[in-house]
Amino acid sequence: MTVTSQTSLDLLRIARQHLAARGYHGTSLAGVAAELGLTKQALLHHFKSKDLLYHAVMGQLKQQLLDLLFEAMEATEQAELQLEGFFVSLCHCAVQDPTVAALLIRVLLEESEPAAIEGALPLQEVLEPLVALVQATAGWQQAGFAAALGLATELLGAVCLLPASQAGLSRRFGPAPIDEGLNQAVAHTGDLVRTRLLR
Amino acid sequence: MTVTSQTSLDLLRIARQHLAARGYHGTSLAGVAAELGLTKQALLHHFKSKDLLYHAVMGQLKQQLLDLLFEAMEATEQAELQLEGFFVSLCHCAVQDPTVAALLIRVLLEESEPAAIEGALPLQEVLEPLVALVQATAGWQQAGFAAALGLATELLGAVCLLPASQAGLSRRFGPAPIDEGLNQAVAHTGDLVRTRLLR
DNA sequence: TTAGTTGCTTACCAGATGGTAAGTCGAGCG
DNA sequence: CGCTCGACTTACCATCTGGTAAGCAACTAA
Repeated sequence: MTVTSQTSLDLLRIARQHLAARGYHGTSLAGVAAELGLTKQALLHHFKSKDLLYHAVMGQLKQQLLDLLFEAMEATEQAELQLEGFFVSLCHCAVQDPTVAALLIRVLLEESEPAAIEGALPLQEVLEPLVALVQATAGWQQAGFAAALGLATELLGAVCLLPASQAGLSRRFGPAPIDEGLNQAVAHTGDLVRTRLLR
Repeated sequence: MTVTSQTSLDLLRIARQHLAARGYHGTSLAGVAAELGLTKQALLHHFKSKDLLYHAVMGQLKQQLLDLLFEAMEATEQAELQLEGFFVSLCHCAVQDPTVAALLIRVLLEESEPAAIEGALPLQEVLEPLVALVQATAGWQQAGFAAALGLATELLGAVCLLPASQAGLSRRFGPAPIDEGLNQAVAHTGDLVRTRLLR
């Protein structure tokens, strides 16, 4: 589903924020629509059901992540540097827009919530090449699929949890240390990836 | 709230599974009770409201994590080794019972969902000593609170995301690689913590 | 025997949720 | 002018939600 109208894009933006902050079950169509001064039925006019809205948000996120991944893969030829570039971009991206990190983590936690549309699970097209890229590095090509998946998940968790928890942690410790921590995270993500790629 | 009766403990166990798998909003009292062949009102008889049930689960998790933390702190005197011990125990624990990891991550993602009862936010009593412990290490005592919080979050994400996503990832890639990955994760968590503690 | 307590049930309710149906309003167009 | 079409609304509905009230059976204690 490709969306063009301005209202649809606005709805998609708000829906994304709600889904990231409160999850699928915590997000109500009326709540999303109300933020733009619209009724729930206006939303259903653009996206035929809650599930389709959810998958539209996930499709947007998938494209965003694939862009980061392919961009990183075009910048260099060495798999290690490609991975480093991807995670650094991801961290940078997640700091600017925490919904990226929150949605990514939430999708992984979700066990069977919204019906898997079109067969494939959300973000599957991101996870697969990412794991493949880990397996393409010198240190991990002998280690097997399971180890590569483990490392990919570990790095995603390490990079995404802080930005995803930004709002919650700010309530716990105040906004200042979180901002500072996020900036530092961007700066040392490269180190993190590099040291974990060595065996 | 301390729970003693067998039914209460059973309800708490199921509620924990549901909360970990589907989150606060995705968990219904009727669904939890039905899994024990009871009605929703039986659950409300033991836990007076959904919020109190939620906080009972969180209290249980808090105690579990504090036990791991204090146990690790008593085993040695060096902060670095204490942290390593804690995260290794946590990983071990999370592999055996994925709800630990899933609830931990979900609590961090939650922005304002269930009313913060008794003033304090859930797991605050775990996060604070954990960050303090990071600040007590040689490499991080000069780095400031924000950096320590960042590292703690990074390690929690790295260690917990894979176990927390166990069920979801099994649907994506089949159960075999996940089991294998979890076992490997337990084995190399010590390495992970050790390398990240160096500066 | 009776009173109280525990652990549950059925009955019920108000509010929110996702979704359907039908209609309004304005812009574009033959 | 009349027509369609997109964007949106009001009206409505079945279902599910958390929560209250009252009652019932079993056990315990005075």
